[in-house]
Amino acid sequence: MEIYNTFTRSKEEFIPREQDQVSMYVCGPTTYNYIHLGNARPLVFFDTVRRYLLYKGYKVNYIQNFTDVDDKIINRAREEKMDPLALARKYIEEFFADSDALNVMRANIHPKVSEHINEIIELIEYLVAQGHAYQVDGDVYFAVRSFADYGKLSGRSLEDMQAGARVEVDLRKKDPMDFALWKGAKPGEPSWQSPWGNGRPGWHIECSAMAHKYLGDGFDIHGGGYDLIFPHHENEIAQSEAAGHKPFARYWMHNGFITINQEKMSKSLGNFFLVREILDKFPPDVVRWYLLSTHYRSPLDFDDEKLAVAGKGLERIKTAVRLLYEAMAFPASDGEAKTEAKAFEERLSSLRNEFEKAMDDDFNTALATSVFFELAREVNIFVGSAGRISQRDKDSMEKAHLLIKDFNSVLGVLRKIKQPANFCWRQMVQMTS
RNA sequence: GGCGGCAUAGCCAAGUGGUAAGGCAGAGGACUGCAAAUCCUCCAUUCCCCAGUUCAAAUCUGGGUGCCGCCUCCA
Repeated sequence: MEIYNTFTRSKEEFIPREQDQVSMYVCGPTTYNYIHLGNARPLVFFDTVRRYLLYKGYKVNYIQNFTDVDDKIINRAREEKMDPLALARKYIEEFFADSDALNVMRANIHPKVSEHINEIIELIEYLVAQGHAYQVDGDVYFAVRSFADYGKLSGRSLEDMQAGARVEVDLRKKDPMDFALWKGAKPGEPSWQSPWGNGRPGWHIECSAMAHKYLGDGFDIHGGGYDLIFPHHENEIAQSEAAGHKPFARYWMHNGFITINQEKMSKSLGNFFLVREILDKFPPDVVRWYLLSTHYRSPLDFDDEKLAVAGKGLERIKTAVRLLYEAMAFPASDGEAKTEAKAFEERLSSLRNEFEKAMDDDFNTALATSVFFELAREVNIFVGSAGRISQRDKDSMEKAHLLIKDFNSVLGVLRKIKQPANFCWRQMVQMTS
């Protein structure tokens, strides 16, 4: 199995840290609003990665955090006259409502910043002690110059970044690129006691602290959107590796963006669609199928028509499954197997190979979905071919059924495959004639 | 200014050296009381343009053009 590693910018053979177990950390949302489609892509994609690893027989330890302490939460809470942590809790629940709808498995652990303040403080203290961080007033900054490898993930040097720096320079910092590990409390903000006075963690430090706590050093896969490569993941590496947790993560995976008219969907551009708005118009399995219909590193353009097309495609799969169920529900007759049975079964196993080959190649879900279409066609042909259905034919159908279930255990698009409730009389006649 | 990505049929989209998957739409046919569904056939001599490497390139190299992203919170 090969994974494209952002760190080396190439596909690499995937060799987990432990033979039978894979450790994954996927950056979760800052919970100050309902999630939008752009948030849903990594959710669904990395869920599919996890499902495929499970399919391959690995145990997967999957961690996804919630950033529940953050400027945006504080601002939003102020607007709504709510307690920031209560607001964050509310949107965590709403997050689960959406992700459950999209058939995303819950992480093994969903750590929250607010519940890991001690771990964060310990990590910062260590960085300060090692000379990688320094205190200014009530704040603590990471000294990027103290970490020689700074920029190694995003492929840029500190010098490159100086040139285009658009940030206003905080003169208290030793280097303009130094970033906050700890922010001194301002009135009315949630804060915790620390060696540097009351305050709260900066954005990046949480992932370093929580990933280390739950997965240890050198865990297997760290995932998130492309826009997290810099500065978020770059900073995570700096913090963790400067603290001796080296390497921090081994495979870095980043998904491409959802676009609207070819432009990035983002909160700052205001061109985003909430998952629940979309779910008002389209079934969740269609949204999931649509998200998986393009390779995860490519941009994926969104509009209603594209979802409608995805819906038609998924319908084709579902029809095949329904026809298979109907045939399997039909009483077996005595006699020989269909002459096609053997070829059908051979075809099934080659389709399984194709599916695995696609997924083994950096999780090529687009190719995998096309294999699902081919499976649908084979099923339709076999089920529709003339002749009685013998017990032997039913065995073949059971094999197809198993393959469908396996594909679906990875793609997660057939939440509930309809049983043959509205059994079609004509097909029954046709199949017996 | 620095760094990176993408460009494949009407649309979506796989495909990193061996002669263009799959889906949607469209055309014809089979089946069907009609329809739906399903099946069969057709639908890119060609992969943005130019040059080069090679027996062979959508795939590699160089040069263009166009679009997008990161460098600031963002999945």
